[in-house]
Amino acid sequence: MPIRIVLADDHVLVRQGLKSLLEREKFQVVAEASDGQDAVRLSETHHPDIVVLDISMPTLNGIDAARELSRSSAKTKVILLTQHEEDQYIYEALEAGVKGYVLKNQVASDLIHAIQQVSRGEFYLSPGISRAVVEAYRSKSDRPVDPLTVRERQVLQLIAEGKSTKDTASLLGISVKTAESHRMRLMQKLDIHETASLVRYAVRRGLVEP
Amino acid sequence: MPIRIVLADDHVLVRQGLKSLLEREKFQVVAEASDGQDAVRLSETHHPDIVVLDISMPTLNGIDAARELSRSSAKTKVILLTQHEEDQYIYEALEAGVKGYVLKNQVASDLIHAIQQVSRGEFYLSPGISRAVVEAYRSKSDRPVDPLTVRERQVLQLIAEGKSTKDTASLLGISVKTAESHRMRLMQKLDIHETASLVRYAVRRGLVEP
DNA sequence: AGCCGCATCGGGAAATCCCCTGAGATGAGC
DNA sequence: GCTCATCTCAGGGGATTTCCCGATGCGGCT
Repeated sequence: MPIRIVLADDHVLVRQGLKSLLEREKFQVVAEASDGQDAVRLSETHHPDIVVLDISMPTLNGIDAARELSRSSAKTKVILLTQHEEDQYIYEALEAGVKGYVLKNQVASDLIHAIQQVSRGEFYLSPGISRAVVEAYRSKSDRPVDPLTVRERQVLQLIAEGKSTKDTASLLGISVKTAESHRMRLMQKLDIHETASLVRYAVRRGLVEP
Repeated sequence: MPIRIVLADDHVLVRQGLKSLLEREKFQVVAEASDGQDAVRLSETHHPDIVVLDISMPTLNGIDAARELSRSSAKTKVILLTQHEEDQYIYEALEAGVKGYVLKNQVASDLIHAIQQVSRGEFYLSPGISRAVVEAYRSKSDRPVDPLTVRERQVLQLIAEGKSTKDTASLLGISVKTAESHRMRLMQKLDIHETASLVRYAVRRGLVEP
Protein backbone atom coordinates (compact mmCIF):
# COMPACT_ATOMS: atom_id res chain seq x y z
CA MET A 1 0.00 0.00 0.00
CA PRO A 2 1.55 3.23 -1.13
CA ILE A 3 2.11 6.25 1.05
CA ARG A 4 -0.88 8.55 0.61
CA ILE A 5 -0.15 12.25 0.32
CA VAL A 6 -2.01 15.55 0.20
CA LEU A 7 -0.11 18.30 -1.62
CA ALA A 8 -0.59 22.01 -0.97
CA ASP A 9 1.07 24.86 -2.84
CA ASP A 10 -0.55 27.93 -4.27
CA HIS A 11 1.20 27.63 -7.61
CA VAL A 12 -0.50 25.02 -9.74
CA LEU A 13 2.54 24.56 -11.92
CA VAL A 14 4.82 23.95 -8.96
CA ARG A 15 2.28 21.62 -7.41
CA GLN A 16 1.93 19.54 -10.52
CA GLY A 17 5.70 19.39 -10.83
CA LEU A 18 5.97 18.06 -7.30
CA LYS A 19 3.16 15.62 -7.97
CA SER A 20 4.94 14.29 -11.01
CA LEU A 21 8.06 13.91 -8.92
CA LEU A 22 6.25 12.06 -6.15
CA GLU A 23 4.30 9.77 -8.43
CA ARG A 24 7.52 8.76 -10.12
CA GLU A 25 8.51 7.44 -6.70
CA LYS A 26 5.27 5.48 -6.34
CA PHE A 27 3.77 7.80 -3.79
CA GLN A 28 0.07 8.39 -4.15
CA VAL A 29 -1.09 12.00 -4.26
CA VAL A 30 -4.71 11.72 -3.16
CA ALA A 31 -5.55 15.41 -3.21
CA GLU A 32 -4.14 18.83 -4.05
CA ALA A 33 -4.85 22.16 -2.40
CA SER A 34 -3.99 25.67 -3.46
CA ASP A 35 -4.56 27.33 -0.11
CA GLY A 36 -4.28 26.55 3.58
CA GLN A 37 -7.97 26.14 4.28
CA ASP A 38 -8.36 23.67 1.46
CA ALA A 39 -5.31 21.80 2.67
CA VAL A 40 -6.84 21.35 6.11
CA ARG A 41 -10.23 20.37 4.76
CA LEU A 42 -8.86 17.89 2.26
CA SER A 43 -6.60 16.33 4.85
CA GLU A 44 -9.51 15.90 7.21
CA THR A 45 -11.54 14.08 4.59
CA HIS A 46 -8.79 12.01 2.97
CA HIS A 47 -6.79 11.14 6.08
CA PRO A 48 -3.49 10.92 4.20
CA ASP A 49 -0.27 9.63 5.71
CA ILE A 50 1.54 12.84 4.84
CA VAL A 51 0.57 16.42 4.06
CA VAL A 52 3.13 18.50 2.22
CA LEU A 53 2.43 22.18 2.90
CA ASP A 54 4.04 25.23 1.40
CA ILE A 55 4.44 27.82 4.13
CA SER A 56 3.21 30.83 2.22
CA MET A 57 -0.30 30.18 0.99
CA PRO A 58 -3.48 32.22 0.69
CA THR A 59 -6.22 32.15 3.34
CA LEU A 60 -4.13 30.20 5.87
CA ASN A 61 -0.38 29.82 6.10
CA GLY A 62 1.32 26.44 6.26
CA ILE A 63 2.28 26.66 9.91
CA ASP A 64 -1.17 27.49 11.17
CA ALA A 65 -2.58 24.82 8.88
CA ALA A 66 -0.16 22.38 10.51
CA ARG A 67 -1.36 23.50 13.92
CA GLU A 68 -4.94 22.82 12.93
CA LEU A 69 -4.10 19.41 11.57
CA SER A 70 -2.18 18.31 14.64
CA ARG A 71 -5.44 18.71 16.53
CA SER A 72 -7.94 17.40 14.03
CA SER A 73 -5.90 14.74 12.26
CA ALA A 74 -3.29 13.56 14.68
CA LYS A 75 -2.33 10.57 12.55
CA THR A 76 -1.45 12.70 9.55
CA LYS A 77 2.14 13.93 9.54
CA VAL A 78 2.99 17.36 8.21
CA ILE A 79 5.99 18.26 6.08
CA LEU A 80 6.57 21.96 5.46
CA LEU A 81 8.08 23.38 2.31
CA THR A 82 9.74 26.74 2.52
CA GLN A 83 11.60 29.12 0.28
CA HIS A 84 14.08 30.70 2.59
CA GLU A 85 16.98 29.31 4.45
CA GLU A 86 17.01 31.96 7.09
CA ASP A 87 13.70 30.89 8.30
CA GLN A 88 12.56 32.41 11.52
CA TYR A 89 9.49 30.26 11.54
CA ILE A 90 11.33 27.06 12.33
CA TYR A 91 10.52 27.35 16.01
CA GLU A 92 6.84 27.96 15.44
CA ALA A 93 6.83 25.12 12.96
CA LEU A 94 8.28 22.66 15.45
CA GLU A 95 5.87 23.81 18.08
CA ALA A 96 3.01 23.33 15.65
CA GLY A 97 3.87 19.64 15.47
CA VAL A 98 5.55 19.61 12.10
CA LYS A 99 7.48 16.43 11.39
CA GLY A 100 9.47 17.53 8.37
CA TYR A 101 10.97 20.78 7.15
CA VAL A 102 12.25 20.89 3.59
CA LEU A 103 13.81 23.84 1.78
CA LYS A 104 12.75 24.44 -1.77
CA ASN A 105 16.30 24.78 -2.89
CA GLN A 106 17.10 21.26 -1.89
CA VAL A 107 17.12 18.45 -4.39
CA ALA A 108 14.07 16.33 -4.98
CA SER A 109 15.57 13.31 -3.28
CA ASP A 110 15.50 15.29 -0.04
CA LEU A 111 11.75 15.58 -0.22
CA ILE A 112 11.54 11.89 -1.03
CA HIS A 113 13.69 11.07 1.97
CA ALA A 114 11.67 13.39 4.12
CA ILE A 115 8.45 11.64 3.19
CA GLN A 116 9.85 8.18 3.76
CA GLN A 117 11.47 9.12 7.02
CA VAL A 118 8.48 10.98 8.39
CA SER A 119 6.07 8.24 7.42
CA ARG A 120 8.21 5.88 9.52
CA GLY A 121 7.57 8.14 12.47
CA GLU A 122 10.89 9.95 12.42
CA PHE A 123 11.71 13.61 11.93
CA TYR A 124 13.28 15.16 8.89
CA LEU A 125 15.02 18.52 8.66
CA SER A 126 16.69 19.79 5.52
CA PRO A 127 20.44 20.14 5.76
CA GLY A 128 21.30 23.77 6.33
CA ILE A 129 18.66 24.58 8.86
CA SER A 130 20.18 22.77 11.79
CA ARG A 131 21.76 26.05 12.74
CA ALA A 132 18.39 27.73 12.61
CA VAL A 133 16.96 25.00 14.83
CA VAL A 134 19.71 25.47 17.36
CA GLU A 135 19.19 29.20 17.35
CA ALA A 136 15.47 28.73 17.65
CA TYR A 137 15.96 26.69 20.80
CA ARG A 138 18.59 29.00 22.14
CA SER A 139 16.28 31.98 21.85
CA LYS A 140 13.40 29.92 23.14
CA SER A 141 13.13 31.96 26.29
CA ASP A 142 13.23 35.43 24.84
CA ARG A 143 11.36 34.90 21.64
CA PRO A 144 9.11 37.69 20.46
CA VAL A 145 5.99 35.65 20.08
CA ASP A 146 3.20 36.80 17.89
CA PRO A 147 0.52 37.77 20.38
CA LEU A 148 -2.20 36.69 17.96
CA THR A 149 -4.29 33.56 18.02
CA VAL A 150 -4.52 31.36 14.94
CA ARG A 151 -7.91 32.74 14.10
CA GLU A 152 -6.76 36.30 14.46
CA ARG A 153 -3.74 35.66 12.28
CA GLN A 154 -5.99 34.09 9.68
CA VAL A 155 -8.28 37.10 9.70
CA LEU A 156 -5.28 39.37 9.48
CA GLN A 157 -4.00 37.48 6.46
CA LEU A 158 -7.32 37.75 4.67
CA ILE A 159 -7.48 41.47 5.40
CA ALA A 160 -3.97 41.87 4.02
CA GLU A 161 -4.98 39.93 0.94
CA GLY A 162 -7.55 42.63 0.28
CA LYS A 163 -10.68 40.89 1.51
CA SER A 164 -13.39 42.92 3.20
CA THR A 165 -14.72 41.89 6.58
CA LYS A 166 -17.78 40.51 4.89
CA ASP A 167 -15.69 38.41 2.51
CA THR A 168 -13.55 37.26 5.40
CA ALA A 169 -16.59 36.17 7.34
CA SER A 170 -18.04 34.14 4.50
CA LEU A 171 -14.66 32.63 3.67
CA LEU A 172 -14.32 31.45 7.25
CA GLY A 173 -17.95 30.47 7.56
CA ILE A 174 -18.57 32.81 10.49
CA SER A 175 -20.78 35.82 11.05
CA VAL A 176 -19.68 39.28 9.98
CA LYS A 177 -19.82 40.37 13.59
CA THR A 178 -17.43 37.64 14.61
CA ALA A 179 -14.97 38.57 11.90
CA GLU A 180 -15.26 42.16 13.09
CA SER A 181 -14.51 41.04 16.62
CA HIS A 182 -11.38 39.22 15.55
CA ARG A 183 -10.30 42.19 13.51
CA MET A 184 -10.86 44.60 16.36
CA ARG A 185 -9.06 42.46 18.90
CA LEU A 186 -6.02 41.86 16.75
CA MET A 187 -5.79 45.56 16.06
CA GLN A 188 -5.90 46.22 19.79
CA LYS A 189 -3.22 43.62 20.45
CA LEU A 190 -0.93 45.05 17.81
CA ASP A 191 -1.79 48.63 18.69
CA ILE A 192 -2.53 49.30 15.04
CA HIS A 193 -5.50 51.34 14.03
CA GLU A 194 -5.73 51.32 10.24
CA THR A 195 -5.79 48.73 7.50
CA ALA A 196 -2.66 50.10 5.88
CA SER A 197 -0.41 49.48 8.86
CA LEU A 198 -2.06 46.14 9.33
CA VAL A 199 -1.11 45.15 5.81
CA ARG A 200 2.49 46.24 6.28
CA TYR A 201 2.64 44.23 9.48
CA ALA A 202 1.32 41.17 7.67
CA VAL A 203 3.94 41.63 4.95
CA ARG A 204 6.72 41.93 7.53
CA ARG A 205 5.41 38.83 9.24
CA GLY A 206 5.50 36.98 5.92
CA LEU A 207 1.78 36.29 6.03
CA VAL A 208 1.33 37.73 2.56
CA GLU A 209 3.51 38.60 -0.36
CA PRO A 210 3.85 42.32 -0.91
CA MET B 1 14.44 14.71 -32.44
CA PRO B 2 12.98 16.01 -29.22
CA ILE B 3 12.69 19.63 -28.25
CA ARG B 4 15.79 20.55 -26.26
CA ILE B 5 15.27 22.71 -23.19
CA VAL B 6 17.32 24.59 -20.62
CA LEU B 7 15.52 25.08 -17.30
CA ALA B 8 16.24 27.90 -14.88
CA ASP B 9 14.68 28.39 -11.45
CA ASP B 10 16.42 29.16 -8.20
CA HIS B 11 14.54 26.50 -6.29
CA VAL B 12 16.00 23.10 -7.03
CA LEU B 13 12.89 21.32 -5.90
CA VAL B 14 10.67 23.35 -8.17
CA ARG B 15 13.09 22.92 -11.03
CA GLN B 16 13.20 19.18 -10.67
CA GLY B 17 9.45 19.08 -10.46
CA LEU B 18 9.19 20.96 -13.73
CA LYS B 19 11.83 18.72 -15.24
CA SER B 20 9.86 15.64 -14.30
CA LEU B 21 6.81 17.22 -15.83
CA LEU B 22 8.59 18.05 -19.08
CA GLU B 23 10.31 14.71 -19.45
CA ARG B 24 6.97 13.01 -19.08
CA GLU B 25 6.05 14.89 -22.26
CA LYS B 26 9.18 13.69 -24.06
CA PHE B 27 10.92 17.00 -23.94
CA GLN B 28 14.64 16.83 -23.35
CA VAL B 29 16.02 18.96 -20.52
CA VAL B 30 19.66 19.39 -21.50
CA ALA B 31 20.71 21.64 -18.64
CA GLU B 32 19.47 23.27 -15.45
CA ALA B 33 20.42 26.61 -13.94
CA SER B 34 19.72 28.07 -10.54
CA ASP B 35 20.50 31.67 -11.41
CA GLY B 36 20.29 34.01 -14.35
CA GLN B 37 23.96 34.08 -15.23
CA ASP B 38 24.14 30.30 -15.30
CA ALA B 39 21.05 30.22 -17.47
CA VAL B 40 22.70 32.49 -20.02
CA ARG B 41 25.98 30.61 -19.99
CA LEU B 42 24.38 27.20 -20.29
CA SER B 43 22.14 28.35 -23.10
CA GLU B 44 25.12 29.70 -24.99
CA THR B 45 26.95 26.39 -24.76
CA HIS B 46 24.01 24.03 -25.30
CA HIS B 47 22.06 26.01 -27.90
CA PRO B 48 18.70 24.64 -26.78
CA ASP B 49 15.46 25.22 -28.66
CA ILE B 50 13.83 26.70 -25.57
CA VAL B 51 14.96 28.30 -22.33
CA VAL B 52 12.45 28.37 -19.52
CA LEU B 53 13.36 31.16 -17.10
CA ASP B 54 11.88 32.04 -13.76
CA ILE B 55 11.72 35.82 -13.46
CA SER B 56 13.03 36.15 -9.94
CA MET B 57 16.47 34.62 -9.77
CA PRO B 58 19.76 35.53 -8.12
CA THR B 59 22.55 37.37 -9.95
CA LEU B 60 20.44 38.13 -12.99
CA ASN B 61 16.68 38.22 -13.29
CA GLY B 62 14.82 36.33 -15.97
CA ILE B 63 14.05 39.38 -18.08
CA ASP B 64 17.59 40.64 -18.22
CA ALA B 65 18.76 37.11 -18.93
CA ALA B 66 16.30 37.00 -21.82
CA ARG B 67 17.71 40.28 -23.11
CA GLU B 68 21.20 38.82 -23.07
CA LEU B 69 20.10 35.69 -24.88
CA SER B 70 18.27 37.53 -27.62
CA ARG B 71 21.62 39.04 -28.52
CA SER B 72 23.93 36.07 -28.05
CA SER B 73 21.66 33.16 -28.97
CA ALA B 74 19.09 34.45 -31.36
CA LYS B 75 17.87 30.99 -32.31
CA THR B 76 16.98 30.06 -28.75
CA LYS B 77 13.48 31.05 -27.71
CA VAL B 78 12.77 32.26 -24.20
CA ILE B 79 9.75 31.40 -22.07
CA LEU B 80 9.33 33.28 -18.81
CA LEU B 81 7.77 31.88 -15.67
CA THR B 82 6.29 34.28 -13.20
CA GLN B 83 4.43 34.23 -9.91
CA HIS B 84 2.13 37.18 -10.10
CA GLU B 85 -0.70 37.96 -12.36
CA GLU B 86 -0.43 41.71 -12.03
CA ASP B 87 2.93 41.66 -13.57
CA GLN B 88 4.28 45.02 -14.52
CA TYR B 89 7.22 43.37 -16.19
CA ILE B 90 5.25 42.16 -19.15
CA TYR B 91 6.24 45.20 -21.18
CA GLU B 92 9.91 44.83 -20.45
CA ALA B 93 9.64 41.12 -21.14
CA LEU B 94 8.17 41.62 -24.59
CA GLU B 95 10.78 44.20 -25.37
CA ALA B 96 13.47 41.76 -24.27
CA GLY B 97 12.35 39.39 -27.01
CA VAL B 98 10.52 36.89 -24.86
CA LYS B 99 8.36 34.46 -26.84
CA GLY B 100 6.32 32.96 -24.03
CA TYR B 101 4.96 34.16 -20.71
CA VAL B 102 3.52 31.58 -18.33
CA LEU B 103 2.04 32.16 -14.87
CA LYS B 104 2.99 29.74 -12.15
CA ASN B 105 -0.59 29.36 -11.12
CA GLN B 106 -1.56 27.92 -14.44
CA VAL B 107 -1.81 24.21 -15.02
CA ALA B 108 1.11 22.22 -16.34
CA SER B 109 -0.49 21.72 -19.72
CA ASP B 110 -0.16 25.45 -20.27
CA LEU B 111 3.59 25.24 -20.01
CA ILE B 112 3.53 22.26 -22.35
CA HIS B 113 1.48 24.21 -24.86
CA ALA B 114 3.73 27.20 -24.46
CA ILE B 115 6.79 25.14 -25.30
CA GLN B 116 5.19 23.48 -28.30
CA GLN B 117 3.79 26.72 -29.61
CA VAL B 118 6.95 28.73 -29.11
CA SER B 119 9.13 26.06 -30.68
CA ARG B 120 6.94 26.34 -33.78
CA GLY B 121 7.81 30.02 -33.92
CA GLU B 122 4.60 31.33 -32.42
CA PHE B 123 4.00 33.35 -29.28
CA TYR B 124 2.40 32.08 -26.10
CA LEU B 125 0.85 34.15 -23.34
CA SER B 126 -0.90 32.72 -20.30
CA PRO B 127 -4.58 33.44 -20.09
CA GLY B 128 -5.17 36.29 -17.70
CA ILE B 129 -2.41 38.57 -18.81
CA SER B 130 -3.90 39.62 -22.10
CA ARG B 131 -5.08 42.80 -20.45
CA ALA B 132 -1.57 43.58 -19.31
CA VAL B 133 -0.30 42.95 -22.81
CA VAL B 134 -2.85 45.22 -24.35
CA GLU B 135 -1.95 47.94 -21.91
CA ALA B 136 1.71 47.39 -22.60
CA TYR B 137 1.19 47.86 -26.32
CA ARG B 138 -1.14 50.76 -25.86
CA SER B 139 1.48 52.76 -24.03
CA LYS B 140 4.20 51.38 -26.24
CA SER B 141 5.79 54.70 -27.05
CA ASP B 142 6.28 56.19 -23.65
CA ARG B 143 7.62 54.11 -20.81
CA PRO B 144 4.82 53.01 -18.53
CA VAL B 145 7.22 52.76 -15.63
CA ASP B 146 4.44 53.86 -13.37
CA PRO B 147 1.15 55.04 -14.79
CA LEU B 148 0.71 57.40 -11.87
CA THR B 149 1.35 61.12 -11.75
CA VAL B 150 3.65 62.54 -9.13
CA ARG B 151 0.76 63.75 -7.06
CA GLU B 152 -0.99 60.41 -7.21
CA ARG B 153 2.15 58.59 -6.18
CA GLN B 154 2.50 60.99 -3.30
CA VAL B 155 -1.03 60.31 -2.17
CA LEU B 156 -0.49 56.59 -2.57
CA GLN B 157 2.54 56.71 -0.36
CA LEU B 158 0.72 58.53 2.40
CA ILE B 159 -2.13 56.05 2.22
CA ALA B 160 0.35 53.20 2.48
CA GLU B 161 1.91 54.86 5.49
CA GLY B 162 -1.42 54.60 7.24
CA LYS B 163 -2.71 58.12 6.82
CA SER B 164 -6.39 58.68 6.31
CA THR B 165 -7.62 60.74 3.39
CA LYS B 166 -8.21 63.63 5.77
CA ASP B 167 -4.65 63.46 7.07
CA THR B 168 -3.33 63.19 3.55
CA ALA B 169 -5.25 66.26 2.52
CA SER B 170 -3.96 68.41 5.35
CA LEU B 171 -0.41 67.13 4.90
CA LEU B 172 -0.50 68.14 1.25
CA GLY B 173 -2.37 71.34 1.94
CA ILE B 174 -5.30 70.41 -0.28
CA SER B 175 -8.95 69.75 0.30
CA VAL B 176 -10.22 66.36 1.42
CA LYS B 177 -12.19 66.08 -1.79
CA THR B 178 -9.06 66.58 -3.86
CA ALA B 179 -7.20 63.92 -1.96
CA GLU B 180 -10.18 61.66 -2.53
CA SER B 181 -10.05 62.37 -6.24
CA HIS B 182 -6.39 61.47 -6.44
CA ARG B 183 -6.99 58.35 -4.45
CA MET B 184 -9.89 57.30 -6.63
CA ARG B 185 -8.08 57.96 -9.88
CA LEU B 186 -4.94 56.10 -8.91
CA MET B 187 -7.04 53.15 -7.83
CA GLN B 188 -8.74 53.18 -11.21
CA LYS B 189 -5.41 53.34 -13.01
CA LEU B 190 -4.01 50.45 -11.04
CA ASP B 191 -7.27 48.50 -11.15
CA ILE B 192 -7.09 48.11 -7.39
CA HIS B 193 -10.16 48.52 -5.25
CA GLU B 194 -9.14 48.27 -1.61
CA THR B 195 -6.59 49.85 0.65
CA ALA B 196 -4.89 46.55 1.38
CA SER B 197 -3.88 45.85 -2.21
CA LEU B 198 -2.88 49.46 -2.57
CA VAL B 199 -0.48 49.12 0.34
CA ARG B 200 1.04 45.94 -1.07
CA TYR B 201 1.51 47.69 -4.42
CA ALA B 202 3.25 50.59 -2.68
CA VAL B 203 5.54 48.19 -0.86
CA ARG B 204 6.42 46.44 -4.13
CA ARG B 205 7.14 49.81 -5.71
CA GLY B 206 9.42 50.65 -2.83
CA LEU B 207 7.34 53.67 -1.89
CA VAL B 208 7.15 52.52 1.70
CA GLU B 209 8.90 50.04 3.90
CA PRO B 210 6.77 47.08 4.84
C1' DA C 1 -7.31 78.53 -30.87
C1' DG C 2 -8.63 74.10 -29.32
C1' DC C 3 -7.72 69.77 -27.05
C1' DC C 4 -6.14 67.19 -23.19
C1' DG C 5 -3.91 65.73 -19.07
C1' DC C 6 -3.52 67.30 -14.54
C1' DA C 7 -4.76 69.28 -10.20
C1' DT C 8 -8.15 71.35 -7.78
C1' DC C 9 -12.87 71.34 -5.44
C1' DG C 10 -17.87 69.87 -4.34
C1' DG C 11 -22.43 66.90 -3.39
C1' DG C 12 -24.32 62.68 -2.47
C1' DA C 13 -24.84 57.75 -1.32
C1' DA C 14 -23.81 53.07 -0.17
C1' DA C 15 -20.54 50.19 1.82
C1' DT C 16 -17.12 49.35 4.89
C1' DC C 17 -14.22 50.29 8.71
C1' DC C 18 -13.36 51.26 13.55
C1' DC C 19 -14.67 50.99 18.21
C1' DC C 20 -17.54 50.11 22.18
C1' DT C 21 -20.38 47.07 25.08
C1' DG C 22 -22.04 42.62 26.49
C1' DA C 23 -22.56 37.56 26.39
C1' DG C 24 -22.87 32.27 25.57
C1' DA C 25 -20.08 28.00 24.41
C1' DT C 26 -16.06 25.34 24.49
C1' DG C 27 -11.84 23.46 25.96
C1' DA C 28 -7.39 23.60 28.45
C1' DG C 29 -5.22 24.06 32.77
C1' DC C 30 -5.00 24.42 37.81
C1' DG D 1 -14.81 22.63 40.32
C1' DC D 2 -13.24 26.91 38.65
C1' DT D 3 -10.66 30.13 35.89
C1' DC D 4 -8.89 31.71 31.66
C1' DA D 5 -8.36 32.08 26.81
C1' DT D 6 -10.56 31.60 22.64
C1' DC D 7 -14.20 31.66 19.41
C1' DT D 8 -18.54 32.81 18.56
C1' DC D 9 -22.40 36.40 17.92
C1' DA D 10 -25.05 40.85 18.44
C1' DG D 11 -26.48 46.01 18.73
C1' DG D 12 -25.23 50.54 17.91
C1' DG D 13 -22.83 54.54 16.07
C1' DG D 14 -19.43 57.70 14.25
C1' DA D 15 -15.66 57.82 10.87
C1' DT D 16 -13.88 56.54 6.58
C1' DT D 17 -13.71 54.52 2.21
C1' DT D 18 -15.40 53.74 -2.36
C1' DC D 19 -17.76 55.26 -6.12
C1' DC D 20 -20.76 58.08 -8.78
C1' DC D 21 -21.74 62.72 -10.74
C1' DG D 22 -20.24 67.34 -11.76
C1' DA D 23 -17.06 71.73 -12.27
C1' DT D 24 -12.95 75.20 -12.81
C1' DG D 25 -8.31 76.57 -14.00
C1' DC D 26 -3.70 75.81 -15.68
C1' DG D 27 -0.11 74.48 -18.89
C1' DG D 28 1.51 71.92 -22.87
C1' DC D 29 0.92 70.42 -27.54
C1' DT D 30 -0.65 70.77 -32.35
